[in-house]
Amino acid sequence: MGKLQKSIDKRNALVKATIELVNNNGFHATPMSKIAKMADVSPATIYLYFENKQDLVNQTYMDIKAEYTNFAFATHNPNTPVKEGFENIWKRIAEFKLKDCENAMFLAQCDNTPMIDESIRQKGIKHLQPLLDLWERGRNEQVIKPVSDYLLYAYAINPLSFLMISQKRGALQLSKKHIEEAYQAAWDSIKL
Amino acid sequence: MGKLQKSIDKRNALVKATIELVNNNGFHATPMSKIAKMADVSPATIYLYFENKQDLVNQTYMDIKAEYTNFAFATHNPNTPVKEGFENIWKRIAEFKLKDCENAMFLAQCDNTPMIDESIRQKGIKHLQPLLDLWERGRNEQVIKPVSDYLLYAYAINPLSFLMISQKRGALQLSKKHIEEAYQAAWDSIKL
Amino acid sequence: MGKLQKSIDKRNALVKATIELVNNNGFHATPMSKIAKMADVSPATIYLYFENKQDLVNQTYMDIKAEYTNFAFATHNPNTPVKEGFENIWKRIAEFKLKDCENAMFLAQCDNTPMIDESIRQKGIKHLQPLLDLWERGRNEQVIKPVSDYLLYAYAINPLSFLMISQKRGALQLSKKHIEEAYQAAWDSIKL
Amino acid sequence: MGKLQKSIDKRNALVKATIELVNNNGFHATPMSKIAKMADVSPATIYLYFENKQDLVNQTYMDIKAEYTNFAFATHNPNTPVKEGFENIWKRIAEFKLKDCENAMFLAQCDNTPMIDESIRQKGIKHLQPLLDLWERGRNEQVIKPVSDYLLYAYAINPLSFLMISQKRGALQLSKKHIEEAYQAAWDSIKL
DNA sequence: CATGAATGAGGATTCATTCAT
DNA sequence: TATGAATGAATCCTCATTCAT
Repeated sequence: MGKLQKSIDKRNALVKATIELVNNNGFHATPMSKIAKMADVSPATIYLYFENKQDLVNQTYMDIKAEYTNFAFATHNPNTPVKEGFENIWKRIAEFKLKDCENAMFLAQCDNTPMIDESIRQKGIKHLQPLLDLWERGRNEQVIKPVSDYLLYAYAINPLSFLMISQKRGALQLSKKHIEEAYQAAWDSIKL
Repeated sequence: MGKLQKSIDKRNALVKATIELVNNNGFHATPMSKIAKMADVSPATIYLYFENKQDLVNQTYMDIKAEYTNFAFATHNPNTPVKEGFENIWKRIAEFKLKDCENAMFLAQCDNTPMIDESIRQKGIKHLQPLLDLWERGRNEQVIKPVSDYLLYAYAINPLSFLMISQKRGALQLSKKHIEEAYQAAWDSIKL
Repeated sequence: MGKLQKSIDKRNALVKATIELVNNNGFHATPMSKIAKMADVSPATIYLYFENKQDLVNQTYMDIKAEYTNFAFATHNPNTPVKEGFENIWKRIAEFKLKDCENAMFLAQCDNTPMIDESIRQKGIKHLQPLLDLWERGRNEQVIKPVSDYLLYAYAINPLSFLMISQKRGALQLSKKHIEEAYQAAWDSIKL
Repeated sequence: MGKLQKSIDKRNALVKATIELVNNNGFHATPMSKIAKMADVSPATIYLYFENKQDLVNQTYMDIKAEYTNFAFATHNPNTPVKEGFENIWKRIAEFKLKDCENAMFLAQCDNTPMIDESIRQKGIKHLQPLLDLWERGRNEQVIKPVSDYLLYAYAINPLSFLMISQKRGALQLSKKHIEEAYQAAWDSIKL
């Protein structure tokens, strides 16, 4: 099919470079020139693929967020029992966060700083719908505590970010056993 | 009376301005000039109180961290039963994070970005010792799960940051009842 | 034609502006912004050609030093008799210093202040080798006093800098006759 | 006689600090605050003794220039024969420049840069009158070449500055023998 | 006379973005 | 499409000088 107008490879290289550099230095301490250099393109080329720096980060965020939720729900079956469904999703998320650490770090940084546009963050939340649906079912079936999604997320999912960051900083090394313990804590905190 | 000494008021105003501006814009998007303006001093004056921008943020972090843990453990009695002791500390922390929201936001941003020097962060961790001691006791008494401090922190304490940020963003409003639910989730996740 | 390469013209304009401004105001009283303005480029452009201000001055020094010694030794023949060889070199140097006054002023300022890096100055000294070789031969042939190169330089060459500066300051106007007198003094001071 | 309004000690300490710092860093790289610190006074105190930075350096220059010429001519007798008189003055100057190196360095820096006001420099020249008188006599008695004072100074006196700076930079160590050689070169260059 | 605090003006440098090719 | 050069606008920080005490 001839030559693609724009090279998806270059776009990917730029997104990848952005993740790595922002992870290590933060958004504002990451110059476009460095991103370009790491992606092996000219600074001017970035503007062929992205409107500006903010757009580059926004898109990077959305890319990863999609990848994250895709992975999380890839094996999810809306018909399985709540507990089983939750364990499956939780472990997929854990796998993503701990194995695909760079990406997860980036999301964590985005979610805890005024780095990306609020509207973009809102969009990202929608991807979680399958999990919210599961919880709704769980509450109805009186398997899960009758509390808000925020609370469930705060206790069941968010702690993984903390563990992931701690591991990245070398504070601890998460073994299979730790993951199992973490899952237990997650489930204990939300189960009825 | 007072004008021959470096004014603690000015230092405090600078720290306060730093917190507010960094919360809203992030470290690198917060110019020294704006901090100065908000604190109602000349930019040059900042350098009488702090070595440079990094030092300003480091010191701000340590200030708040100390305030945070002081508040958290102010009413702590090392001899109370583990469950009671934990509930007390947890609720103090919750009170701090939700009432003293600006400060808590700042800490969250520091803890999730490469914003402050790692050595400073390390120092900040030490302040948590009373909580770690309590957990150690809880594990010995088989009241708390025999898992690492990181795991306990991730599930018992860290979710509060998520809830606090969500509230700050207007996503939810935490009532007394929510706090109680959150406490229950926290305790459920770590209790044996 | 040419706009895809860093322009040697711009570099030269920057070097030239540096010389003029530093001559008149000294290193630290010469802002980069003024250099840029005089060279008709943006301040940021300087940093495409030079690492920083110090590098700009260092390179300017080396440029001129090379030009200076190239000119001085351009007509030098290592086989001519010592006296004749010296007279030739001396007069070339005199010509350079008095006609190419701006450059010579710059060198003088560099050599009498802590303005350029010592390592750069050291490099500059090496260019004088042909003159030192001549003197070595002169000493061997007992035409020149058996004293150190420093002494010979101090008396035979350096006075030209003083005369050049004095002329630049308008204290005197050096005619052909003065040059001849100066040459005589130079030779008298070092000949055996 | 009671308390002097201003302490001459403080003024001297300031002048001394100025010399040392300007020698090592240059005029513009020497902040008033550092001068104050080295002189062990407050920055504000400098302004009790000097109008501003320029005035401080100007006065420092004049102080040293006076000290220099006082020393040079202290043992000078206008009636001694020219050659003897010159040797005496030359050796006093050499002694000053090589032993009182800091001061001489400062003068050299002033004389080769746009550091001090031209009017001040002019004043400093007048102090050399006894030497100029001696040369005038020497020319009349046909002991000294019939050339301008500038030329005589350039060859007879100025080389000492070069040697002094070279020694300060560690390039050479001037022994008694070197001084004698230098004197000989100086005399050879100007004698008839 | 002496000071430490305070500051406005200025300087080196960086960087997101544009433009000519 | 792709680029390297170019830049104006910012940003951190310094410093001569002043001022209240």
